[in-house]
Amino acid sequence: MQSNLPHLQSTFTTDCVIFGFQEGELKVLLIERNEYPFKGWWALPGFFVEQNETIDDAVKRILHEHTGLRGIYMEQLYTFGDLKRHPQGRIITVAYYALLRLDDLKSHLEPQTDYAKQAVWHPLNDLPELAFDHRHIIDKSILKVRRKISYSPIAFELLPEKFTLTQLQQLYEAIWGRKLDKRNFRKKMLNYDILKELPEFQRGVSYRAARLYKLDKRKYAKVFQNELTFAR
Amino acid sequence: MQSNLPHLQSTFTTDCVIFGFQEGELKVLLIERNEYPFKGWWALPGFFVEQNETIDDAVKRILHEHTGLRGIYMEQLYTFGDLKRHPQGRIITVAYYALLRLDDLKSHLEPQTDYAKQAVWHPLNDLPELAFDHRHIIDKSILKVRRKISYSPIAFELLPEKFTLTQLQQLYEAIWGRKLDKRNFRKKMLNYDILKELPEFQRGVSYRAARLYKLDKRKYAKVFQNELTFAR
DNA sequence: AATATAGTGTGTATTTGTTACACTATCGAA
DNA sequence: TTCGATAGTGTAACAAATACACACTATATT
Repeated sequence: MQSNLPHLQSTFTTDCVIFGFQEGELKVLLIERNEYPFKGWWALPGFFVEQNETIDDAVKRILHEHTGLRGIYMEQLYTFGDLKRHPQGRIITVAYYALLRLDDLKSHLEPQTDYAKQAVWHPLNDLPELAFDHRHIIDKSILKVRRKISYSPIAFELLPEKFTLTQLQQLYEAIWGRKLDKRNFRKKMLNYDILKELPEFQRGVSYRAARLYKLDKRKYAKVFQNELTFAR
Repeated sequence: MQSNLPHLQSTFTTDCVIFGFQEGELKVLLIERNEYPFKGWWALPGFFVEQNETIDDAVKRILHEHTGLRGIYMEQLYTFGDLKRHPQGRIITVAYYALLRLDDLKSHLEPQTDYAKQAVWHPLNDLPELAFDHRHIIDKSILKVRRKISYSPIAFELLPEKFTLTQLQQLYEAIWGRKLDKRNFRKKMLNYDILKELPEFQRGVSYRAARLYKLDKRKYAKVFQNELTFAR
């Protein structure tokens, strides 16, 4: 980290905690910074917000630059404005989190910006030291997601279109950090009546293949509107 | 509203939705603006964040300037950054909400800043037309408060130190906008075991005086930490 | 003094949700 | 065919939330 950096005029950035779910654990997409300050450090994808774009648009742009994807579920998390959070002056950042359907194709992403050397998925439970206050931002975002999946079916944003109940349960277990009872979990989820049972099963597994389900979007929308207490 | 205002460079403000509870209804503190744009309109208390203060400090300062009070409960709500939300250019605002113990002394506040002609409590259910996107900000904050009192005992921030169970119930009813069953409400609240029954009763009422309670801060802290599901 | 009003204060039955818990079925690989 | 691994299923006990009716107290009005 350098010390004699230019002092920037008051301005603001956005940073995004991108969550993915793979191999039964939650992952966060981090970039290796290619610019000072914190060159070579791991950090959240983020950048300055342009004059003529909304914050939401800036986040969408940054998500696209780092994942090549559009239409990702995202939500504003919190705005951080400590005086010392950025060595080049008071830079406020509006943090977002995003939930991404991870499959094998998206495991290795090539950032489309020179600002990042590489983008790598890191297990949430084993993160490297991070630039700025990014560790703090991640901690806050996992708390928010943990609460939000209790009253809103956002968890499905992290799963492939067709999924097994075991995958769904593992996802809740990963987000909440505790084991759930299989029978009770299934009973409750099926009772919400927002899943559609498919006439298909897992393939290529060396054990009894599990049935696949997908979200019933009509009923999902209804549950989502009411924002009822959804799971606990 | 004027049209040829100077174009401001990118900068940001903070606006605060200050809730109070009086006569069984929720109120919001609005100021009458004394400056362009929107001179003479009702608006949320708010101002530019200075270079050398955190956002939290700016909100505390603005709260003090408009209420003369310090130590008010407040929390960040959301950051609004639409391109057209301010006629003088792209100004991002970090919105907060605050919960204030209202008593007769605080019913009439004298703002300590020329920027506001007066500060007046308005019933949430009967608001005037507001400047900027402030109506939108209020709508969003009431949704947040409505959800938050379900898992956190923030409601007590709006009550005097000693209160009756009926006052507490009226507050929940005002925030949720629906009637609750008296017996069930009392049973549930007392079961949380965070209230201390006082050997005192209401005075000066023309009906049977109700018992006064206050928060048991030790137990309150415990409940608050766990952020359990608190009421529904 | 009688009456109306408004708020306090208590108990019980019903429904709903939560938890605890163990075995059989199926598939692929060896 | 056997083994290892995971899928899939039901019931009972308990806790929590809800619905519901009536008696008591204090004051104001007539």
